[in-house]
Amino acid sequence: MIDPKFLRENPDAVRAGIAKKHIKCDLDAILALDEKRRALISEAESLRAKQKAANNDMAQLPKGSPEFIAKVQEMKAVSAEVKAADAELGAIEAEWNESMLNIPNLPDESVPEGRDESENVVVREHGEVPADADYQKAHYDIDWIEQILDLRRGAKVSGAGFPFFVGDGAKLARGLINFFLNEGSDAGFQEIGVPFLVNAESATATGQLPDKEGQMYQTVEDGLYAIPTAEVPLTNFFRDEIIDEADLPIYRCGHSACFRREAGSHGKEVRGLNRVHQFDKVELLKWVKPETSMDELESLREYAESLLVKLGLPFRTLLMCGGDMGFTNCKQYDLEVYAAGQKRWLEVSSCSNFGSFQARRAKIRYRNAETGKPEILHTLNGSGLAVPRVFVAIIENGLQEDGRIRLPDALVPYVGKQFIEKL
RNA sequence: GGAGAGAUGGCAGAGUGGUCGAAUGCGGUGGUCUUGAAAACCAUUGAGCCGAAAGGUUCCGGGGGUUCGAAUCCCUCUCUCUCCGCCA
Repeated sequence: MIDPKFLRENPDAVRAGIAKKHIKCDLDAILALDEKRRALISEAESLRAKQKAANNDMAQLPKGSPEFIAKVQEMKAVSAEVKAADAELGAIEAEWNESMLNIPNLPDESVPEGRDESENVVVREHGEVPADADYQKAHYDIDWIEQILDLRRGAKVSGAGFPFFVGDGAKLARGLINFFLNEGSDAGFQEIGVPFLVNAESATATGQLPDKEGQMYQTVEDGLYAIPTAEVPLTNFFRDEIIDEADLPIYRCGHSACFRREAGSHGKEVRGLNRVHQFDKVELLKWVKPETSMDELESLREYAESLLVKLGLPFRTLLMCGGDMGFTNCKQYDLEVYAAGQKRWLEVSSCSNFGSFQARRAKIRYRNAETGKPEILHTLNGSGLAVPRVFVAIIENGLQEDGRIRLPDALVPYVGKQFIEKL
């Protein structure tokens, strides 16, 4: 949620920010609602002040006295007015609140203009894109792929997009999770095990609701949401809390399965492991002081990049343009790894600064040591990294002329071998 | 799943219809004293919203109700604890 005061005082700046993101949003209606809301608050509060004053007087009157009885009669009318005012205010406030939740975060000045992905800016390229060769194959075209990755049976058991990892494939997937978690810990991100189901409050705080309603799986009996990313439980860890300034910044990481309905996604870009309904990911989280968040975003991006460097995978980093970035962030980098078989770039990490947007929704504050007052902090997160597409890149880039798949050296201790080959 | 108990400020813990945002203790902060520290003593110490400010108002797990008035009474939900059952 953006700062309501900022909106009130700088509606044009907000309008410009929303336009940069190419999102439609009726600000005038929200501003009118806000004005009405504030007028109603004053009205309701002065009525209540009257009631309270009368209440104090009555406390001193003898219970059955004529003055007391007269006062009760008089206050009955005020009581009715207070109830009416509260009801009206409650309705307006709910409407205003819902509208506020539908205003996206505003992009930072440094975010490039642009409508869609074609206007993202490549800010870094690393590693050699492998030269074309006859033996290169998309992972789903390798004839023995079912030995390590069984999509067919996944579809039977759960549905399309729920892969089975088998044998060395399972070891590689788990090896990646362990590699990412260990690297995260070494880099100062405290490891956290997270719940995979969350309640609506949590999903709202991080911005999945109401924006992405329908993209999450939901349980029937309890109305819980299957998390689309560990970002949700990790960020909500400190919901409604005030953190000591001395404890900032806080760095954490956590692995989870991520569940995404991907309603509306079809076509060849979703083949194989490219886009699935359930996948593993290690997520990185930062809680920081506002003035440091842009620097923290750069170091977060550099850390995520360092994982791909260690895995020896060619990648590029994109600074997302206004129109292609998420609803909740003010600046976002995407890391894309090159998959030699499909000859295309696959997004394996998204590193975002949310500014105060999530923290305001989640009421995560820190106590300013100088003023002693609570202030909204800033949150950031980034994938470090998503497993399946890294898995794809390792398979496709590691596939050799002899048909064996050479694993990155960094993973050999995790998988226990250098090559995966047809049995 | 069944039975019972409970949920109050950073923590502990009073308050069971009316000047209660809430006693008291601990903790925190500032001060006095001291060469310094400790102890003792004094003061201070929750959050949100509206307001330029003065000030006002809300919040005693969440929601609803009764009442002129609710931390206090009623309903409901959630969570915690104890016991029983079941179970990875």
